[in-house]
Amino acid sequence: MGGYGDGDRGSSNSSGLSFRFKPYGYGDALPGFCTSGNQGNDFDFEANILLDPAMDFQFPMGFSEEAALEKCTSGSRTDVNVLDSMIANATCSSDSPSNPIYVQSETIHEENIESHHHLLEEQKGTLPATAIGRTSDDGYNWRKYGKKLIKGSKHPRSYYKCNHENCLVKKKIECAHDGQITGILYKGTHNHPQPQPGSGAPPGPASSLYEMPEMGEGGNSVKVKGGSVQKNRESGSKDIKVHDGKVDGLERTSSTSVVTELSDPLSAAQVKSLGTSESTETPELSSILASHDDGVTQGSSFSVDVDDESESKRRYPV
DNA sequence: AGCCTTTGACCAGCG
DNA sequence: TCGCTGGTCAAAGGC
Repeated sequence: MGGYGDGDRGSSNSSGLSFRFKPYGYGDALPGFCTSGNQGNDFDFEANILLDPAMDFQFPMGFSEEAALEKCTSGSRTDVNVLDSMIANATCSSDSPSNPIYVQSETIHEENIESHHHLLEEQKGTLPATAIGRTSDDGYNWRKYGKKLIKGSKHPRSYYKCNHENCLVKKKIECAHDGQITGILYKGTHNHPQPQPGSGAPPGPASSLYEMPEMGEGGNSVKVKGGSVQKNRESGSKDIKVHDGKVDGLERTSSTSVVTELSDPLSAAQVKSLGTSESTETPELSSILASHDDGVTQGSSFSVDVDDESESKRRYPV
């Protein structure tokens, strides 16, 4: 590619990696994501992961959720939809093509929240550490079908599709040149169960996290590694609430936070979020937040600050 | 031999 | 209406 990000990789300094995810307007509606792409069953939801530079977020090697939580809590950011969790090893494509780290978020109804919590807890407890399987961090098989350098973004965005025959789920991952994932967007929901470990997909945490029998109907359950995501779909408003750490729009857990936006009018669509495989164990990047407050990241734009250090501290799956 | 990744080009949507 | 950006498809190469 010439023009894309490749060149960037080498030249960009990690020191100032601030990338902005501004493709869609969080506050309003996602133009592209919403309705269209799915073929009926799926609704589109997006999960954006970003690191906010503004936040004094540092990703220490031993970054643990707790630690993250503390940090989060201390920083009081309101208006932020955060999803915590996910991003485990932030290694991007080049290294692990099939294992893009991603975060999955789904829309959930408040009713399901409880369930989410439940799941979360379970997940937390069962999160294997190795999560990342070959197939995918979430347990699904993804195929990379495109890569593009987004304007305004220092990092190229990779497009992945679920390998499943009938599954139209797609996800976009932005990775920094150092391999850190700066943003992840999920579109659609899997209409099939995750590949079983024995099938080739590692049962890793990802799988555990994402076990969704089927999302199909009405069940908006969100499972996030460590947290559940709740979306508020009020008149068009899309607020995501993370319950894991307890983010109700204001607090973020810490690590990579993922923001998912559902633009699907189908509100009923269920969403499922998956945590990354690593979940708690791999604290790599984790902090994402969409802060609306300053207007800086108005929902749509996220700033991510990736430190090289974090990268070096980052541990790769394997 | 098969599958996946990478790259370039094309198309669509939005400003 | 034109331009720009994002997203997707298709082809080729590599593993």
